[in-house]
Amino acid sequence: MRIGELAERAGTSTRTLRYYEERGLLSARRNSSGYRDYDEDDARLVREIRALLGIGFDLEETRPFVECLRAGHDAGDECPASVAVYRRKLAEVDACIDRMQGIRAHLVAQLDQTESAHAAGERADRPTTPAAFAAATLPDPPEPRCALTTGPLTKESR
Amino acid sequence: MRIGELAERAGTSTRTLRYYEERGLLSARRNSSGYRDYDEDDARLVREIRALLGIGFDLEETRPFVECLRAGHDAGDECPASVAVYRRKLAEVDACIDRMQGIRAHLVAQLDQTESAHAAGERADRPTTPAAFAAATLPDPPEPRCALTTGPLTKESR
DNA sequence: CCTGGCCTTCACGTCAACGTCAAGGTCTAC
DNA sequence: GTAGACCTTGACGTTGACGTGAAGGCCAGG
Repeated sequence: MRIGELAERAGTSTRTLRYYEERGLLSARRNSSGYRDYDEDDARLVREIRALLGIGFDLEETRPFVECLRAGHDAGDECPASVAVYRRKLAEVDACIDRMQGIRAHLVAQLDQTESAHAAGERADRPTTPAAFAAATLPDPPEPRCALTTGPLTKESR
Repeated sequence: MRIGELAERAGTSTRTLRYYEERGLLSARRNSSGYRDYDEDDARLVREIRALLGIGFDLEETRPFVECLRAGHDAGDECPASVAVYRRKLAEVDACIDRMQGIRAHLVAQLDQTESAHAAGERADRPTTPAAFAAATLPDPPEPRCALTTGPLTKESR
């Protein structure tokens, strides 16, 4: 199949597939007229990449999975390198959840405060400014902090 | 005080402060030689911005807080616009936590699976590929998804 | 033969929140 | 008077994962 069909079937764009090739994650035979030619294995590979991106992996992190599949394994996570990435990601996600929950608590506290200020006569105690509170309550989480942004956009989700 | 001192006291850089001014979040008198001149209120303002960025707000979202402070309020979140941002952020954070927990569960499941495959004779059932699993378990969370990346770096944290 | 729809390779644009020069003015200390 | 530490504006660089043209080749249908 040609690049357009693969893109459509993977719910992405041709540009994206060329980009993956550029990054060494995907490769393609060429037909007589120089067009890229893909097969079902390539489709699986792209779906794997997209799925991993979708749960917050970055492109480089999908590489072990891709190589695992290309090495002939049935699943991209059958190789130790992939499992290692899983573990790293799990730690990251746990850290992120902790951080989010801290922030959530902070937001709720601030909202409670302004709310009770309105309920009472505009003069509930304001023990801390939001800035001071944030600084005190969230003491600079370590290095990587959170990530996991908008994820890959499928062709339909635009 | 001049820009360097304010930057140091806010744990950030002069470039950052000029950037905030460029974005209309900060303003400065000028002394006789054209240098920016800040006072304590400006320092508070910058600390507020930094604190909010630190908990995942983007710059635009800090604007209501800044304007609230500049309007003479004791705290940046005393104004309805700020509270609205709090509420939006809380919803975002909640959505993000949900998503993270879904991803966490997915990762744990995958890890359990490869682990038990190793424990048994390399042939535990593999009901789904990771890609298929991800697609099925995480059915395309709505629009904004997660964010809340590395947050602002204080001058010391580098 | 021509139109339209694929495909090809460059190569620059995007977004946020700044970092990092560069070229030059100002002020303080010695 | 000059070194050094500050300040000024301007403008380009960074990062990831692509988007968006431009200029042109290939091929099927009418």
